[in-house]
Amino acid sequence: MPIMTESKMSAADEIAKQLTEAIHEHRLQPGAKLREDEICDIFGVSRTLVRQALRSLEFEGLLTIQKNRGAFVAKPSLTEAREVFQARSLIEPSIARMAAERSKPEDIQELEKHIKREHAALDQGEAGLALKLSGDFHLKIAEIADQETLEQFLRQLISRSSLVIALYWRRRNALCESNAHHDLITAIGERDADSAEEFMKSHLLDIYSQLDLQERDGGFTSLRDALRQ
Amino acid sequence: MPIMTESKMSAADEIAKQLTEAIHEHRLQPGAKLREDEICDIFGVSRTLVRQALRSLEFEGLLTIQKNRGAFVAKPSLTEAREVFQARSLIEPSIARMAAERSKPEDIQELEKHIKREHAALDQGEAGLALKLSGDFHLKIAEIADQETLEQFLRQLISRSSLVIALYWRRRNALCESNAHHDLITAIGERDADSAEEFMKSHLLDIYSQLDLQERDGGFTSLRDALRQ
DNA sequence: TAATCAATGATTGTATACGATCTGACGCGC
DNA sequence: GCGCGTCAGATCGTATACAATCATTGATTA
Repeated sequence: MPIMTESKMSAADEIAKQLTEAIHEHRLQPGAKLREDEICDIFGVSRTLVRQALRSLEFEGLLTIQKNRGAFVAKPSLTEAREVFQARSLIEPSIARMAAERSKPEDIQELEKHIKREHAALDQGEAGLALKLSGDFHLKIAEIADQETLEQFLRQLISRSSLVIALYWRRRNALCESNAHHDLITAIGERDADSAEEFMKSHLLDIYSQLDLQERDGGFTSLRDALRQ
Repeated sequence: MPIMTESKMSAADEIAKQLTEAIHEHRLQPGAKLREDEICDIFGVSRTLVRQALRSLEFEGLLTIQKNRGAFVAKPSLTEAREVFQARSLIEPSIARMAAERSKPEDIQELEKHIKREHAALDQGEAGLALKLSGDFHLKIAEIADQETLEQFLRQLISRSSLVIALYWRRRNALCESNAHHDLITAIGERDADSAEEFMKSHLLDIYSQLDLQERDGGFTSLRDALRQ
């Protein structure tokens, strides 16, 4: 999504937002096809706007658009999955550090309110929602760090992480049962930059280690995919 | 630009590419207005494609699109300028390290060929071209590091750097006369990861220090801009 | 004279229409 | 029965048309 400092979101951005949420919450699985006409009917707009929305999701890495074939929810490769988490491991600890240095009391309250919603979603078995909220938590930390540029990049990385988790998560239940987020809040609240950085680093490693990123034999779903390029 | 693994660039992407180049080479200054009809005439296509291209440049942070007013080459604020270089300082040293660890002899030849073109452009007084090539040099290192995700992000950062330099560079001549790029090639060629990381870090600091990022009194070009928001 | 308002032209936002390409099924020949 | 070519329907890419919004000019009035 572009940096929407002004000009209320246009209709296209609203569509993009809703599609993004659906993907984040795993209501749309990787590989799912998104037909333009169908989306037009759902939102009651013309293809012009739908196509804008789809293109913007392509930029965010959520969709793959194939010429004359249509838009599909992206299926990150093993390599891309690793890259996403390598990139997060590179920038998020620094973000956590900056957040700790700049946090205000009301920020901490926000974070705690957020973590409660996460737990509520988990308790009610809404795994998709919980996953999305978990991603939002990381973004909130970036907001506190007050680094819009990095925040925007992190948004993309978290989007893709959602796809990676949909594809490569070992145990679909047992999601984020750890109290990593709670530890992070504490460190940030106490303005303990070193701990915040360290907690974030280990939190990401923890998630990464729960992914099944082993090379698989011919994991191609179709000959077509196998021969692309 | 989306990751164009397949499907030859569409016409819209071609337009986006050319506009991007023009901005990178400072043929289009920050704040310049890009009227849709004008671009249509130049490229001989309909507004549909032009609008796609403009939107994609907006995502890359090169343009600002204001509802019902049009597209303008972005003018990064002081804050954004600082953020861009903070972000680069965060990721590029690591990228240089990875490039050093993975470089092959032919990569080094590529880099050296590239640096020659940079010097040639400088010698011929083509400052804009030299600047673009200088950005491409950093991207080539990311290619060698073989990290597509970070490379894509870096592409955006370098795009914005180009705008930052257009706005805040102290001395418009005397660009990159240092031999920082040469030092980087040497370190990467010798697979000396520590040095590569260190050279990149100081190279970025060097550029940053040549920017004039002091707070200025109302540098608004128009009353409208001053009152926005 | 300076300020305000109205109307007009310029420019963008959205929808629709048409042509191109792909997918899948059917039928023909081997 | 199997493979291949061909045709129809579906889907997408691009151009055009119309509606909405904005900016600027010129007239009107205090």
